[in-house]
Amino acid sequence: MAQKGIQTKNKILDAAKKLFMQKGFIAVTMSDLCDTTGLSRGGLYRHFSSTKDVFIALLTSDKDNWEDETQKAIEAGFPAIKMLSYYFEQAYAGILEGEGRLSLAIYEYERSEQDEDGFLAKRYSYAIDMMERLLQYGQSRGEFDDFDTRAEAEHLVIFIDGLKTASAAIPLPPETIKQQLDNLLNKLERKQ
Amino acid sequence: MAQKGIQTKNKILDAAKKLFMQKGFIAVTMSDLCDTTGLSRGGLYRHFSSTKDVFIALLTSDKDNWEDETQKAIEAGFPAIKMLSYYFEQAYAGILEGEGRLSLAIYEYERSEQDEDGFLAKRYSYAIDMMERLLQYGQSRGEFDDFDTRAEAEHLVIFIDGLKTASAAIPLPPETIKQQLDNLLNKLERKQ
Amino acid sequence: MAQKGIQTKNKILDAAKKLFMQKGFIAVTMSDLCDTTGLSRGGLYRHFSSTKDVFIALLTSDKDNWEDETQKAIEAGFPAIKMLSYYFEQAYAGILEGEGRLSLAIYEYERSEQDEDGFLAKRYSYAIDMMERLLQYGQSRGEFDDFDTRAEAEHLVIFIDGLKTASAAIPLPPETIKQQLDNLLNKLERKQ
Amino acid sequence: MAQKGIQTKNKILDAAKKLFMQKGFIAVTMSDLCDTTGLSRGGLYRHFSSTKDVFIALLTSDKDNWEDETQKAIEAGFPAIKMLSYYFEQAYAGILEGEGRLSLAIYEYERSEQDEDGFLAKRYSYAIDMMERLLQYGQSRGEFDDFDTRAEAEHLVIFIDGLKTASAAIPLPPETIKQQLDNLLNKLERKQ
DNA sequence: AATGAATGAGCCTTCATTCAT
DNA sequence: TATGAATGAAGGCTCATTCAT
Repeated sequence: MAQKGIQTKNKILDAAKKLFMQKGFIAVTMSDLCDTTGLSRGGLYRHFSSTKDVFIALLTSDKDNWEDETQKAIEAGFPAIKMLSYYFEQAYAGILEGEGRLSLAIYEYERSEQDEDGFLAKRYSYAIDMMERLLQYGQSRGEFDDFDTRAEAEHLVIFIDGLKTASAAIPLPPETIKQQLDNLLNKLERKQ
Repeated sequence: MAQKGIQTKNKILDAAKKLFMQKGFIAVTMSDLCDTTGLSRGGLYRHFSSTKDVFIALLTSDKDNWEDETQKAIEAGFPAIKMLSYYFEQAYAGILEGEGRLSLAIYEYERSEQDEDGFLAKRYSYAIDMMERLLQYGQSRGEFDDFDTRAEAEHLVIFIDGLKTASAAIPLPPETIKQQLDNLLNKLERKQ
Repeated sequence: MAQKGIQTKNKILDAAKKLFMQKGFIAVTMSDLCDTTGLSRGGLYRHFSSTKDVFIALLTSDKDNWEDETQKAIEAGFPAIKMLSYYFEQAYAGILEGEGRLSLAIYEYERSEQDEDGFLAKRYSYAIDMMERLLQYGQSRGEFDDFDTRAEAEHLVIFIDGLKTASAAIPLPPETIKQQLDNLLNKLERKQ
Repeated sequence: MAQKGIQTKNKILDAAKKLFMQKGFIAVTMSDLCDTTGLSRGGLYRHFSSTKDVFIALLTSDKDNWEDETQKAIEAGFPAIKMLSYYFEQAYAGILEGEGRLSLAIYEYERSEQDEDGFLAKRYSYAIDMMERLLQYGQSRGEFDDFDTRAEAEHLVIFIDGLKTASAAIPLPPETIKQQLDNLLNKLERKQ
């Protein structure tokens, strides 16, 4: 029964996520995973043969499909401002949950495994592309002013990421975070 | 003559900076330092007793005294817009030089040495405080609009840091960076 | 039906022979056997409980019954020179097929399992005894000169084994091997 | 003082030789070397980074310079029969000392590290070449009959190696070995 | 101040082997 | 019979750190 194998794999991934958020990528050892999952070394290795393996599985499984949802919402003619607002709420929640810690782990990962997949680069460009599409859509509906959508998309994505990352190391007060995100939204909305 | 000791120490710090920028904090070993400085184990240990030691010395020596300069410039009645512009130029140069890589090393460091000094938090709060003071000064001189200086200072510092960090992993084109920084400046300037 | 069990057993032995010839005794793992036979751990263990088990089964099954044939041929009054010639042909074929590789595996086996059965010693003494009998038979028929049959038998067996072993590691040209074997035969034949 | 390092290195090589003769190549572990030398893991690794490393160092240091000596003796006009006799005595001593065990270790080594240096092949071809030269020299001096020197050289070298190898696993009585070697010599000498 | 040999802890990885299914 | 998940021991390797010189 492959069922059991899958369960174990998920157990490992769960434990791994916590660990990577706590300690980053490099500092997590196979031993840590054994300890937190209760598996023996051999048992662990049956499923993953390195922390890198686990990490990739984690990132790959961890699809946030904001992109898909946004695309559909655009097609459905949803107000851009609502969608953006939702995006910011999600970002807010993610920040509080410590998503930035995982980002830092990815930075470490990419540094230690050069050449590799460029998870971050992909992530960034996807996010920026999608954000630009959303801003253009908002402009086309007259919800937003007539700014440079590319530059603004870059600004938003980088800033929010900076917020996540900063929060990973510095306990920014939630209100500060909230306020920053609100300001972003306000600046985009058509004045008048 | 302690002279020679100081020279050696500086040689080590130089090598260390490169290494930490290349590999982050955790991945740098005393062996690496031996190799790049040409010192033996014993020789290295005479000066620093761990990579942590070296790292702290590096961060501590590495004072950029923008704060002092700014304080003085304010007292001298210098135009705020010029000072900000200079700050952005410095930031631009720093990003291209890969300063973000060092930031990431600091993130790693703080994560691995919990309890510790909170370099990042201090850095952030210093930077934000100083930036706020500068913005207030600019407002008082009528150079800037009448925005919330605290929030704006936070926004600027976090965004620029995000830009640095992102650039450490993703090859953002210099023009993009330039444009982003220019936009920031423009938004602050009094629109007539 | 034990039929299936026997089939599986033979499948394993076939795979094992290839493996042992390729990698020697020690380097072959139960995993290797799983991989090459397509069996699972459990399936394999049902038939053999260690590589040693498999190896012994292999050696034990692998009876070349030259001894029996020779005995019969002697009783039937066959010319000794023909029999020897046939023996050399077999040896030649064996060398080309890499039989020496299996010999080396046996050396490894015996070394790693001290105490044990002395396959090699038995093999040698059987081979030498049989060879001596054959030489005596040849002498009694006047086909061979009047040499010391024991010493000559030892010489032949050891040399041919040396040839096998050497060929396992060094690509001796087939003609060289052929020539060496031919010379042996010639030296035995009665001159005149 | 590099003196100490060299001492330790030699200590390791000595221990290694015994171990490789006892257990072959594959079965020797770095742990074994630690145990028999009394070094810690780290200490051992300072000098050799794998058993392969040690093994190669051993084989490379272990120059038997029969070749050189023979060459000089030829130039000095020494009787071929004496030189050959000396060679056989050496072989005899080597066999009793268990040199064959080391040969088997080399077989293992070459099998496990494919592609590599071909120690055995080199050894063989050197030995055969030198032996042929010696036989030609003996013929030119009228000490030997007029046989095919190449084939005879091959025969001698392979047989003696076979004897070594066989002795590694089978306790051949010393007299048997002696007799075999004596016979070889006798067959070469000019029958009046 | 500096060298480099040595220690020992800790992580990585591979297997033989067992066991529930 | 056969599967494949899991265990635990063994061996490989790397480092921070110490120390005699």
